[in-house]
Amino acid sequence: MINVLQKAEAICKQKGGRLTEKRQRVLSSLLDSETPLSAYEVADQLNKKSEQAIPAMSVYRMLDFLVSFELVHKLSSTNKYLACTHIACEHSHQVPQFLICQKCNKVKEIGIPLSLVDQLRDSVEEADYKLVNSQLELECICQSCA
Amino acid sequence: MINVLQKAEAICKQKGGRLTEKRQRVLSSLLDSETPLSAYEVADQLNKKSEQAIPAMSVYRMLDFLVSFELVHKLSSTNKYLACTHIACEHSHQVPQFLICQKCNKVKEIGIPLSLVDQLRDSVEEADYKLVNSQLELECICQSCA
DNA sequence: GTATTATATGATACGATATATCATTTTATT
DNA sequence: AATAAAATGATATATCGTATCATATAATAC
Repeated sequence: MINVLQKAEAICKQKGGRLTEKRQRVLSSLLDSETPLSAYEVADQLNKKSEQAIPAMSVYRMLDFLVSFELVHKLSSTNKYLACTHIACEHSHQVPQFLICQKCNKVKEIGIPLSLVDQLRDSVEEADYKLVNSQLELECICQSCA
Repeated sequence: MINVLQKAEAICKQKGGRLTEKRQRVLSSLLDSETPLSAYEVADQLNKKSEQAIPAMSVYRMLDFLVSFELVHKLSSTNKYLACTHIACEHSHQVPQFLICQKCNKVKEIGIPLSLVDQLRDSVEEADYKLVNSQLELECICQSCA
């Protein structure tokens, strides 16, 4: 886990941003969580441990920062946030897809085959639209809930 | 348009529901709209014409009803509602996919090829999840905005 | 090191969104 | 007409999210 945070800090530095202590705490709280959290839930988490409370409005900004540096993903279907599972990976990141368990809310981040994305793009273009984001959020049931 | 409402009423009756006058007005307001509307926006629409105001909380329930009878779809990414474009069609309905223009918010409802859905399902199962809903909401740009 | 600037965070207010609950009205059934 | 079921209205409340201004912290220049 420490490695992840170190890698995260390196990524920030490289892209010209700063992983401050509070941003780090927000990220950690997501890394610790089994399920995606809303901004307010992150705030509650942090205020529970309460080394020092962080107001929810600040959490929003910190989450925005983390998203813009691709350390955190935002699920638009649920408006919740989850840490990228590939922070410590070396390979370049493709657009993630998310499998969201409807029962336990656990989320698995996968990369679907590129050919599938291409087919999707084709299908969209047949309808005279242009795909601008291939992040998919799929309603699923995980194995342990099934 | 009148045909659509008549067909909608028939669908309700067949499934054991009632398309009341107010539910019909909610549906009409979505049919008239170029873009998906939130519950509050529907309420505003109706209260503007104001034959008789309908409180937003009631609109929520009417939308829920219309969704459960598949006359209306809910976009979970934006929490907005749009009338099903296939109400008056005869063919049995498959799960819809939505192309959402990020600029003008217009939405096109399409059916992507079944083979693609199957591949998606396979990909999900490789990750030990089970796909329970293949409704996709894709961020796009429409032709006139491109 | 201090002053200046830029960035990050705190605090407050507000509006939009959504659910729950109970009261009232309307419709269906007998 | 009486009763039960369904639909709608009304209210309160919780949640979510943005905007704005003030304050604090870090980076930079001098």
